[in-house]
Amino acid sequence: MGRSPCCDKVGLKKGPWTPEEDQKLLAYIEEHGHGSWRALPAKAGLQRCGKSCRLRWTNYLRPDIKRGKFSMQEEQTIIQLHALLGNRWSAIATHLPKRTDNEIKNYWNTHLKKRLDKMGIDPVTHKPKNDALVSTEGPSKSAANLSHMAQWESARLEAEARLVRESKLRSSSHSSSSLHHTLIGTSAVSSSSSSAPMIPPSSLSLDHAWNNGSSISTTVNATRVSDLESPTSTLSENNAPPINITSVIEFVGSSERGTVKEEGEQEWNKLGYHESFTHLGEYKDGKENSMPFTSSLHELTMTMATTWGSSTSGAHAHAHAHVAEEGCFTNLLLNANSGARSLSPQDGGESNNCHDNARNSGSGSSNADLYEENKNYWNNILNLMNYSSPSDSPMF
DNA sequence: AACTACGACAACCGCACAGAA
DNA sequence: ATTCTGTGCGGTTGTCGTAGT
Repeated sequence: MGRSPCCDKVGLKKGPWTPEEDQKLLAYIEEHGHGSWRALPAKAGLQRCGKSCRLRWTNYLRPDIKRGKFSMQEEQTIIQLHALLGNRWSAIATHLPKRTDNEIKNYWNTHLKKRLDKMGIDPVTHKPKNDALVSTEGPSKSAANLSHMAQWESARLEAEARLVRESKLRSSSHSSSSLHHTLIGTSAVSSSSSSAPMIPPSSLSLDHAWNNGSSISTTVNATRVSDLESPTSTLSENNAPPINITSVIEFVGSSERGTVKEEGEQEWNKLGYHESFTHLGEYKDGKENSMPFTSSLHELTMTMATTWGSSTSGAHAHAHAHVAEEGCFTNLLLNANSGARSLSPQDGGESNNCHDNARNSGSGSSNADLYEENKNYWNNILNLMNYSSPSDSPMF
């Protein structure tokens, strides 16, 4: 049908905004709110299209925007979330309060991407460029499974973002403090509008979660999920398992790498992102790696591949029940239903001892090591998504 | 001093989607 | 059911400042 332009382009100004224009826009929005963006320029006396005004406001003039250099924690957050979500800047931005998706995107393109590139890490796949150790199932499958996982997480993040927006609207007449609360309490569960009880901050780290699924399964129940109807319920659409992951996993915000160091590539290399590689003992100081080298992200992808693979092939509809029945999230993650890469003590055997699952994994100690590395890496990522305690978060 | 190349950031463009009419 | 509008989003381009020659 074709879409009419947002405004008549003739006679409208483009390009950089002048301070006068900014002032006009600010003054108008402060007094009237933005209302319809299309109508705003005329009312505010601006020779701009509504879309331009909206972008200027959301990316630059909004009072709750933090400008300036990105901290190392923020960089880590971006990189790790990018590993999970790809170029879903808005989703990433929901975990970086006061940063806009546009700013994050620009920062990625101009700084982080190049830096990873320099380090010999593919900024797209987050794997070392010369990583020859691809899975026996091939890179495409691992990528597909990572993608699937990312989709799931992305859906969650989008739901959270929606919540934040709704909360903003709701609280526009109240103090802005509630926004912060909602923003940090990103889980749908923690939404003040939800009748579901909030999961209390706890010492249950992913380590714990990984190793003690039984406690996790208790947070999943039909009542809670139904309480969450919107927006998180979108997760149950399409290929995503009908699990509210934010209800399933509790994260703790403590971080041993909380020490803020002077910015710089070398320091940066030693932390977070790099950490997950150095644990494997081969990647040092960001220099060209000389193999054997394996990305823990990649390995986890492979570990999860079987789980997600089975999930996506129909079993995912029952993933919820699966967790509850087996009472061990580790099983969900590590129990490879397809024999070749089974990590269970005995193939097909059910074990409630999740440590055993790792220790006795089919390939011997190397798998256990990888298991640990995977945990570390994903703890890093998942810590960033911690909603329970903003003050504990390394970046907030 | 003039010119060029490059990096950083702001802004634009076009598509997609949801919701209203 | 269809059309239209508003908005979100990701990719791309434009502009400006600065370092290098």
